[in-house]
Amino acid sequence: MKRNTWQRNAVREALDGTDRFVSAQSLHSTLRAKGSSIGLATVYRALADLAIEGEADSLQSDQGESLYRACTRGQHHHHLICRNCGRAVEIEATEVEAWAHRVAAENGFVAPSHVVDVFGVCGECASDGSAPSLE
Amino acid sequence: MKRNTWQRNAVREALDGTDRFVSAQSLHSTLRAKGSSIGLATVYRALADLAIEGEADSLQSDQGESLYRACTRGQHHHHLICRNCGRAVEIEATEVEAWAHRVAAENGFVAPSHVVDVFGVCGECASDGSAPSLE
DNA sequence: AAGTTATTGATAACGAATCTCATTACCAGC
DNA sequence: GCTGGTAATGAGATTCGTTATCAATAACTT
Repeated sequence: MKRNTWQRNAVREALDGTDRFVSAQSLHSTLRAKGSSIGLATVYRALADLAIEGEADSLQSDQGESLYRACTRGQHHHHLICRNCGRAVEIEATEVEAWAHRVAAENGFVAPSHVVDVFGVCGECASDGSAPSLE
Repeated sequence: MKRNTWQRNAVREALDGTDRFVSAQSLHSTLRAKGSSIGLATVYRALADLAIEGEADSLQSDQGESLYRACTRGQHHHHLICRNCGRAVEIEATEVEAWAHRVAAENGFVAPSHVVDVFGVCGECASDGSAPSLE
């Protein structure tokens, strides 16, 4: 049975408090910096659980690091992510879904799924010349 | 200046000999199994170079492993990949390119790029109940 | 309150990828 | 064909993200 611990809540709240994709490591050090005594392994476990339960979205950075973000809507969606700061916007991709299914079927592939992410530099990062915090 | 070594050629030929996405590690052990004495680090270096030069495409597996495949066409394209065996088909995605650019612009993001991959189970893998070789 | 057992967290272990550096061998110029 | 310089190699060490281990803890049920 699933138990309700302050650690899991802390991770959930930390995720809910930002619109950015963050790594388990950075989330852990943020919490520790705030005085929490949460362990790194627990953060990894909590994030994995949240992702399974659909409360968090995850994607892989260019460097192969797993990044997580609070999932605000129930239905399937994709993201437009700032390469510089990690800020992300949830986006619809109805046309792309349809295209993916069609392409799979045309080539005799079954059980299609897809990875669709759009990256760019957000307006805020584009205007100031700040150093990359993500990457 | 760039030199032409039998090691680089071996990696290039091994990639050209398959239509599948393979990892550096598996490509290395394949070559070793054939009697080659090529080193693992060299395989990593050769694959990275091929990817930079546009002779190979790369993507990240679910497990964060980098996979490579010979690139047969010069222009930008995407892939339909078999989750089971790694076999891949190059696909056009003109509509997707346009969609990605539009979505980025609508949200004030500049310098857009995108990651678009379609996964599925190819006809061959769907018919026989073989164990997954990729994953 | 007591017992059960999921959860935690420090640390070890793992695996992919990169770095180090002495050795090798490609190749341009003679 | 030699030869010198220097890019490339490869065994092993190292880095770094992530997962496994396992004794201690704490969240639920009764």
